[in-house]
Amino acid sequence: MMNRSEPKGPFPGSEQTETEASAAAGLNNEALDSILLFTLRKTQAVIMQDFVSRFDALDLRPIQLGALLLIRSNPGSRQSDIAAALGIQRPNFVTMMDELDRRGLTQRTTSNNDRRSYSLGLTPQGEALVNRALQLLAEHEAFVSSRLDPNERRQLFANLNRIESGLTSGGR
Amino acid sequence: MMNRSEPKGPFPGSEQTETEASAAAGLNNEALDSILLFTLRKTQAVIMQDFVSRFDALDLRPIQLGALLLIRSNPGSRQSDIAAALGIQRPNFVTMMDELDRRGLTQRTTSNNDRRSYSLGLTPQGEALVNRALQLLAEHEAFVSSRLDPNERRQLFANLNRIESGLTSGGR
DNA sequence: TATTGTTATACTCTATAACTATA
DNA sequence: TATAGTTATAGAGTATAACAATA
Repeated sequence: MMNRSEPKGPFPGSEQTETEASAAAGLNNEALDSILLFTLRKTQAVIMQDFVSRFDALDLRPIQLGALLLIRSNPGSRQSDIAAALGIQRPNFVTMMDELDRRGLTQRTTSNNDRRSYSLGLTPQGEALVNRALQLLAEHEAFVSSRLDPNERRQLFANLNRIESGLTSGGR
Repeated sequence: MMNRSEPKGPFPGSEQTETEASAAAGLNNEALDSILLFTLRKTQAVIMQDFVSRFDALDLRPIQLGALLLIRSNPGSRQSDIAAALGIQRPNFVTMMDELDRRGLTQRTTSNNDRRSYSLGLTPQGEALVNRALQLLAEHEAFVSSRLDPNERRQLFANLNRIESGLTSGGR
């Protein structure tokens, strides 16, 4: 098993795999490659690229698909709840819902209990689109993870979730 | 060793740790939590929050610090090279350099070989700022990684780099 | 009083086309 | 012709304040 060297950067864990971008111009990237935020940025960028190119056909951006999936799994939720779960501001989610509504993918029905809020749901067309999206999503996810074995993939999710829950609960 | 359950989501690796955001409103997040892009988004968001609050004192955003670090490690580089290494467009990097210059942190000296391009460098004030920043950065990185042992941290970087280099070289 | 959805708005980030000066 | 830096610009993404309706 090659390609797994010892850490060299200022912080432990920065295997100097020589990132593509850095290798390109032959720049020394140690300082950045040992910082999680920068490494996440780069990884996210390439994943995003694959996502966007795959979902171009369905005219769905990541956050839109995220909303549709959340609404599907949580029918009857309020806009505030979905927005919070997506990590976006309520005002910005309104605009998004306007468009999903306009495209006939979602429904806002006024709640019976609390007439201030909506009960969100997918229309049949929304369901149909999500079903097509799930196929694409599986392909995307498989492609993105193709260099990881199942165990490595599990490790990756576990480590990311550990960081996230640590910083969220802990505050600072 | 608790808190490490078996995968339940549609894709392997999605340990249902019940993310903070999802747990908040009690939403079912399986569909999103098993997608790397969404998990990366959330993790990056909390890390970014910590970064921004720490570097507020130095008035440095992540990308600005990234530029300063790259220039320091690669003095004499051209703007195009640094921009490419940062993963941002050349026009946008110009604006950034304008501000770093204005703040007296960087220098653009016209190259001798090729009079179209600049040789970038840090001013003494830039060096001083970066030195202070490195201290903060170490604290940030330690805090962010505090829930990971050195080996888990190494795994995390290795897995992220594997994905990135896989998608970059492979194309699609 | 507090909350839901909304409007307006502003600021950052990102991407592209087109110019200039050099090569 | 091609490249480095630049300008202008447009589109996303993100954040906040303030309002109406409802609780």
